[in-house]
Amino acid sequence: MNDEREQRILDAAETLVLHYGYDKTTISDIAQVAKVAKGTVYLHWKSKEDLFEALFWREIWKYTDDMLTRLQALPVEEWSFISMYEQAMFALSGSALMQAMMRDDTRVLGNFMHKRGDKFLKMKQPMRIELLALMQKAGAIRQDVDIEAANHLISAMSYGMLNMHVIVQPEEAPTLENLIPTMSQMLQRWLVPEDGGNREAARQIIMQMIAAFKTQYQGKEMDDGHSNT
Amino acid sequence: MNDEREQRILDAAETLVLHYGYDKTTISDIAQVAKVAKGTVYLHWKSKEDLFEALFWREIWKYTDDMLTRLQALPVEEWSFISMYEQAMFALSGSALMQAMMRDDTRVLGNFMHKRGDKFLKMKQPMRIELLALMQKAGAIRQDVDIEAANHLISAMSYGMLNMHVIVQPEEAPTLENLIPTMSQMLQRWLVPEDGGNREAARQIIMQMIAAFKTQYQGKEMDDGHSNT
DNA sequence: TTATGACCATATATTCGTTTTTGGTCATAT
DNA sequence: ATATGACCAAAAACGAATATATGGTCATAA
Repeated sequence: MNDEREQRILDAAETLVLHYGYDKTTISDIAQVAKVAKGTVYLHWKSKEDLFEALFWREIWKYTDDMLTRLQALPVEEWSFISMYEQAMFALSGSALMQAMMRDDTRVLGNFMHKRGDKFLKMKQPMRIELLALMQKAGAIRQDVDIEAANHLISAMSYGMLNMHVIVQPEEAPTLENLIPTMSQMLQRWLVPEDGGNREAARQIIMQMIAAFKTQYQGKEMDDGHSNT
Repeated sequence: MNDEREQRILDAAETLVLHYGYDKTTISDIAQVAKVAKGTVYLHWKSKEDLFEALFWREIWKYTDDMLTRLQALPVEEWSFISMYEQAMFALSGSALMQAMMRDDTRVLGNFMHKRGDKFLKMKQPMRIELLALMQKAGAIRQDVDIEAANHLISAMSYGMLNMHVIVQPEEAPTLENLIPTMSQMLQRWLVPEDGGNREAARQIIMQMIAAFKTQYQGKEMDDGHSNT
């Protein structure tokens, strides 16, 4: 099967869904932008939903890959919950589609959420709270921080950062990327002990997390997004 | 004019609008709950919109009064940007209607926002950024904090806190009130210099702000919410 | 063998006439 | 003098008929 064409069709779908939303993006539109016949699209996926599910999974892997790449580009000595979260936000700031997914943007996602939305709910599962608890136990995060509430506050802030265009006038809304440095400063001051805490432990936790994820990653790469071939 | 009856009608309107939203709340419903005839409602206000505008202004004054009362119940030595913001959140946590307004809850506000929404936009105007700048200049807030970005992050977090039922499963969503202590801790660690900064200056700024607001408050109390009499 | 696009069934949108509801009015009862 | 609720015009909702658009199919061209 022609992988280049498949990516081209997915690229076209991405462009269109960001502009028109899922409900208003037709297979016909996608075929036109991708310069293939409409029937050709069905050589790759059995249905419109399958196509978009593939698109969203593709984006999730790209985002995750980007995040890991960014993190691993840092010196190991700089690894911490803060730097990890920071790099995740930088990766997120580079993907409009991922942002739309993260904020459940009904304008973009439309009816897809009703049909296949449950498949993506897990993405937002609070693995973070387990990570925070591990970090606190290991001494990388202050002992006097209520981990559950902190997790909620971080979620609240992320959600707000993803919706700045709603919170302030759209013309005045800061980009996600512009807020990241101050966000990192805030997390650092708030969560990290004054002496820096147990950085070595933090690094070990992150390393294990990355290793575990890579194991999972290798097993999953071939399964999602290809309904027929 | 019968003030007790007016308040009773406003109470009825508040109960109904929180449950059914502006669009589905009829004057007939309100009259029934308030135990008056429908025509009686028009003795107080010329139109449905006027009634709801009065209701929203009433709520704003109640919220503001509550916030000031809470703040002034603190020892003056405890006054700071943090404590002020904290008390504002406590006041907010006690008002479902105020929360709906702050998060532009379309389920509650419906068409009212199209008709009179611009009147309430000013409420959310960033007086906070001026206050933060004043506090930083006076030494009550760290010098290395980007005030503009900080303002946006605080807005983002507030917005997220007001929308926790969207961010996590509604059954698991924490109440606004439960998040306040951790939020205060975060703000304290992030913004306040380690030696506490210039607390006296912070107090003076807040005192002036309260005095200025009380002056304005006295002048406005009789004007808003009474379209006829 | 594979890409194509006309075709089809169904979903969605539009139109129109009818019915119901609602905000607001005011003659009347109290 | 004031509260009431029947009434009215207009808005909103409803349902049926009609028109259009879309996802998916497959005979055919390449």
